[in-house]
Amino acid sequence: MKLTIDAKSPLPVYQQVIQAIKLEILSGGLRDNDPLPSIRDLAKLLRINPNTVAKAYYALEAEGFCEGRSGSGSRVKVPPGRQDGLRQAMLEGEFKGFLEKAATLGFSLDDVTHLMERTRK
Amino acid sequence: MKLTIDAKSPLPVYQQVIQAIKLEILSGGLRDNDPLPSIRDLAKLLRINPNTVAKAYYALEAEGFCEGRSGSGSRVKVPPGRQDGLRQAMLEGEFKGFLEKAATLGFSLDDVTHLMERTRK
DNA sequence: AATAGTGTAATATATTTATAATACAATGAA
DNA sequence: TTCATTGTATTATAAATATATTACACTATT
Repeated sequence: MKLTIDAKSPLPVYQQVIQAIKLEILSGGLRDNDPLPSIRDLAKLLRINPNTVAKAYYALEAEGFCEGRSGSGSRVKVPPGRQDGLRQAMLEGEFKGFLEKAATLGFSLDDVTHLMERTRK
Repeated sequence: MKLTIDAKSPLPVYQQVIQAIKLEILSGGLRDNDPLPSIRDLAKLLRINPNTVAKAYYALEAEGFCEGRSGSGSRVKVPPGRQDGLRQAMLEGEFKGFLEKAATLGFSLDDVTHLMERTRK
């Protein structure tokens, strides 16, 4: 499971953890009922405080993406049928956001297309 | 000058102000020596505290994007020759970020291309 | 000169974010 | 049962973020 924390990011650390795990779930890298790393393990891995990880897990749980049990651990909770729809929606949302930013910068859809073509070479 | 604040965004308000003004400068909507809105005016417009706007302006000044004078106001400070290069770099940076996220989600460059083609119709 | 508006600065308060250090009940395996 | 690990919870402290309020020197205009 790929996950890195950017201390210089304007995004709060626990938000970065939330986003990274969400991405991993939507990508299918983490499936329904898969175990998440323990709070203490992930904190040690990322070199951040366990409380910060717990806060992220708590938020993910509030959104229905996982569930934690005291003696056991935390497990991914996603209706398997929904995963791919969420994945597609996430892609389109990110793409829309990018296009809006490009438009704000004064770039046309053609400009973006050309950038894409250049990238493919 | 288009500028809105999303209170629900995980990004701090003053960071949102910084990003929005940077975008406006790089797009060419704000050119070298153009006046920025006064701190109090922008605060009233965005319904946030003047101190928060001042913090954003201070950060922009530290990055060399503007300059403030006491009795006068704040003005954009960008070497005119650099603007378009920065604009292009911003576009490519955003695109790269989007592609990375798409890759993490398990989408190929072909998938993104198809999404683009679908968008153009 | 007077005045309104400017950036800048300082103080105070509250909330959010992050860390540190414990504690405890629940779980699962030895 | 014993024991290590788990999520959860609490308390404390610090830093960052945001607001509120006030003050001051500077600028441009009247």
